[in-house]
This record gives sequence, structure tokens and C-alpha cells, in this order.
Amino acid sequence: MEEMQKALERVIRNVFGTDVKVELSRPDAQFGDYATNAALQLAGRLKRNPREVAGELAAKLSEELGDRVREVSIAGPGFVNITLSDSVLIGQALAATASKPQNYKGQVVVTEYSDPNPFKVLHAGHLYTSVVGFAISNLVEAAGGEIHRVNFGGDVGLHVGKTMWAILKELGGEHPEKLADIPEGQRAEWMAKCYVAGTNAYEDDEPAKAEIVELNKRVYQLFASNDHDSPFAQIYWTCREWSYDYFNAFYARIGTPFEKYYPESEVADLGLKTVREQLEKGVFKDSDGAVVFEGEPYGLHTRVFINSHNIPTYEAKDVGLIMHKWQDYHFKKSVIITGNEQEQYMAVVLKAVEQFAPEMAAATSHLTHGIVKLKGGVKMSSRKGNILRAVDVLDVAHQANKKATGRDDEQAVLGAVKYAFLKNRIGADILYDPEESVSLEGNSGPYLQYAHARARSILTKAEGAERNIADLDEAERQLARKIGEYPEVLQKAVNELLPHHICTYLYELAQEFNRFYEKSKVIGDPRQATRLKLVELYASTLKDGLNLLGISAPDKM
RNA sequence: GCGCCCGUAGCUCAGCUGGAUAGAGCAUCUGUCUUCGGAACAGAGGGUCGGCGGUUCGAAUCCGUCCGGGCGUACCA
Repeated sequence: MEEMQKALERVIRNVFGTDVKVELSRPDAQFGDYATNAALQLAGRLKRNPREVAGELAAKLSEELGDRVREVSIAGPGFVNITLSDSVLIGQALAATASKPQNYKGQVVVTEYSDPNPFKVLHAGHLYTSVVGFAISNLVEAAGGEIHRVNFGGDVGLHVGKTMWAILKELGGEHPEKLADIPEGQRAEWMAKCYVAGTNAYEDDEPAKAEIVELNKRVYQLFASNDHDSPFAQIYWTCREWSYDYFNAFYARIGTPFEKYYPESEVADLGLKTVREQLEKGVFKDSDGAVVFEGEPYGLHTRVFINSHNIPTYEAKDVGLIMHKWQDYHFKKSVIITGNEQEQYMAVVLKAVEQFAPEMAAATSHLTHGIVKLKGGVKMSSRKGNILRAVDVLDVAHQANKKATGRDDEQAVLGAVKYAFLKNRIGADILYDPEESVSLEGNSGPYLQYAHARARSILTKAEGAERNIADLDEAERQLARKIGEYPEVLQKAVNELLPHHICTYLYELAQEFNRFYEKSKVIGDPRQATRLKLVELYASTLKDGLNLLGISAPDKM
């Protein structure tokens, strides 16, 4: 690919004496293996007939590439189509999983996503962002990056006050010893219930609301006085630990582990201190007793970083978080992945940071995604407890899987959910259809997992037999061509940090294989060695792609 | 009001650094098939790419405008 591109650029420079932004694309199979519209661009610039320019370009290119191409032709308004020689095509297929992008070679990259709050439940959005963030991290890692996956969450704040209020009610007062009565397996559930109860009380019950506000302050006080021993402190710290246990267990289950948590309480101080310092230097301004950053000069809006009670808002905490990450990792690049609703908020935070730490701001990018909607209902409304939890999504997928296959396969369910999330371009809201996701037909995770298992099964059956490619028949050629495209797809996915490109490709690859397999017998055929090798390359490519997505590729299902 | 995002077949989505007849899956209909795991393959119908204007040899893709939906818009995140 790269070689072709260079050759093309060279020819254009030599023949036409000008540089053109050359694009090689993968056209419809009928047109060849690569196509370029360079002649169309040149024609405009040179004020010449496009097809004439294309003809000249094709002739020279054919000469330049020699036996590496089978044919260089012109078509349509002036496209130059290139058909590779079989040996080049075979070379590409053989190198499919070996050649990886180099965008992040040797660079330290920190990715942050998921960001659940302790004392609250993991909802569908956390599942989505975890899956997406993990896949994006994998892309960076595949491109040579030294990746660090981190997580951020609010271990202080009003939601903690609400949960603590209900916990104290449940325990009948500040009795940490009674926590032992909650069975280990039910801790997360119990805390989730407490949060809902606390939220309802906060909204409906005035005296309770006052108590919750007071408890919130007491939680902050725990940190100020470094209190781990008082009964209240013991309850808080124990329950906070339960939350992290619950998070870790869930991430382990779905296979998206984190290296580090940054609890809000640990970054707030540095954020506060920094904002205060930069207030002195004029980056921030005093306004009605609060400390704000005025975004208007940059086309953004003004936001409060420290409120009038001298409490850092999330803005200041995010400042602290960025600085902590910088201290901990000295990252070359930092990627933050959150919901769309935080896009403009984050733009203000980064613009503020840019004023006093431009190197950190420049290295940080913010990717946003939409929300998950479940097809056929379950509203994600309010905080009343009727939200779509992360486990609910997995549960409905399990049910659908059982209904469709009669079995209960966690790997297939995870593959189904992850693939359903990842196949959409990141940005817009997605609609999750459990029935479709676990489907064994069509564009789904289990379909690809099965496709892999099936190919492995063929290889197992012919274990020990020779695998070797020397030439290709037409059906084999189509498959080889598709396999050879993989590095280009990966490059694109890495460039744009968009995993869905891999999904699209893998599905096309599996379809191409099925087409090949339909008419080409593998075992026992005179061309067995060639075909076995192709099956092997196909299975490896499929597996490589699925693994990048964070989806398992079992040998048997 | 202002800002950001979104609007492509009945449904769910690709395609968007402008290019060759707008592609998949599901659903509907028709074929293939005594299966190297058929969880398959081949084919048909179905689209004013939200509307209108503009730039261009060429626009789903870029620009403007309008309509529709979502989010944000100072002490929540």
C-alpha cells in the first residue's frame, strides 16, 4: 500500500511535474485492487482531458511497478485502477496480522473512561464506555503505544451523602460492626438500594434532605482530618472499598480491567491549589464569590471552578486530575472518553489548562459517545432507581442468548454485547437490541466468533498437513485480497481512533470467507495446501481483529 | 436566544479529508443445498441520502439557510 502510494507520487512528480495529494482506495472488486482519482485532480489543475491524463499516468505507473502489478487500467471519468500481481497479493495476505500501525510507537498514552461513582450503581452507560474505551486503548496499544488505562470517580459529593444517609438508617445508627451482617455477595445490591432510598428522601423529605447535606459535609471532613477510625469513618471507608470491589469484579467479568483509580478526593486538593494560583496570575477570575474561567473570548462559555463556598467543582477536580496524570505518567498523549454531554464542559476545562500548562492541554484529547437505549423499553430516566443497569443489559442478553441457542454462553453474550456497541461509529446515541446482538445470523459478535471457531475446526481436522501458498485461483484470490486489506483498515481505525472500522471489516471478511468456502473444498482438494494456508490466515486475522475489540475468539463454541 | 451533536431503505446502521450504478444486517419474497460445523451461499423488491439554495467537471460527503430530535449554556457532572 505504502509502496504503491510512493510509486504513484513519484510518477506524478516526474511526468507531470507537480505534487498531488494521492489517495489510494480499495474499489469494488470488479475494478481491481487499488484505485486512485489522482488523474481527475491532475486534469483539473493541468486543464487537460481527465482520461488522457489517466492514460498517461497508467502507462507510466505500469512501467514503474513492473511485475508487481498484473494490470493498470483506466475507467470511468478517469480513474486509474491497479490490479496487483498474485505474488504481491499473497505477500500482503501473509503479512496481514504482522504489520501494525506505528502511530504511537514508544509513546506513553493514558486513556481514561468509564468513570463510575463509588456509592452508586454501574449503569448501561458505564458498560458502553468501558467497552469502547477498552477497544480504543487496544488500538493505541496495537500501534505501539505504552497504554495506561485509568478510571476516575466521585468518592465524595452529594451522592455519597445520600447513600450514607440510607446506610445509617439501615444500620440503625453509626454501627460499623453491623456491616458484617450484609452478605458479601449482596453488598453492591444493598448499596445501590441505599442510594435510591437516599435520593428519594432527598427529594421528598425536607428533614432528611438537611441531614444528607450535613452528612455530605462530614464526608469531606473525613478527608480533612484524615479520619479512618471513628464509627462514621469506618462505615464510609468500608463501603467505599465495597464499591471498588464491585467495580473491579464487574470489569473483570467483562474483561476491561483498569490499572488505576483516581478517586475525586485525591485530585481535588491539587485542582483547588492550582486554580487558586492561576487566579493570582489572572487565568481565572473572581465572580460573585466564585472562581470562574471566562470562555467567551475563545467561543466557549464561562464555568465555575471553585464555588462561593470555596469548594472545588468538577472543573477544578478535572484540572487536578490532568495534573496528577501528568505527574504519574508524563504522557505523550492523554485520551479522555465520556458522554457527549460533557463535550463543551471539557472544552472549557482544557482551554483553562492551556493557559498555564499548554503542553498538557495540547496532549489531551476528548472523545465523546452517545447514550445506550434499550430497544423495546426500560427507561433510563431519573435517579429513582429505574435506570438501566449494566447488569440488566447483560441479563437481557443472556436471556436472548438462551432463547436463541438453548445454551447459556457467557463468552458469546459478552461478544454479542460488545460487538453490538462497537459496530456503531462513536458519537451518536446507540440503540441496543438484545435479540439482534445474540443472533447467530447477520452482523453480530457471535456470528464472528462462530466463523472463527469454524475455521479453526477445519485446521484442526487437517492438522499436520502442508500449508503453503504459491498461486491463487479466482475464489482464493478474492479471499486473499480481503485478508491483505487488514493492515490498512487497522491504520484507519488507529488514525481516527474509531474501532467500528474493524467491525465493518471483520464482517466483510467473514462474508468473503463464506463465499470462498461455499465453492472451494479445502480438505482433500488438490489445492489443499494453498487453501489451508488461506484458512489459517483468515482465522488469525479474524482473531486479531476480535481481540483488538476486546472480544474473545474461541476455537470451539 | 446562543453553542455543540444528530437526521441515509420498514427497522438498526456503514459510507462523510467530494468521485465510478448510495452499501450491509434484520424483516419480506425466490432459489441453491443428502453441509470439510448451512450459525451458509445466490438473487429480488424496497432510498427525493430531512427540505431548499450554493460551490464544483462531479455533493450523502463542503458552505448557507430552514425543519425535526438530543445535549449544553456559572456555583451538578
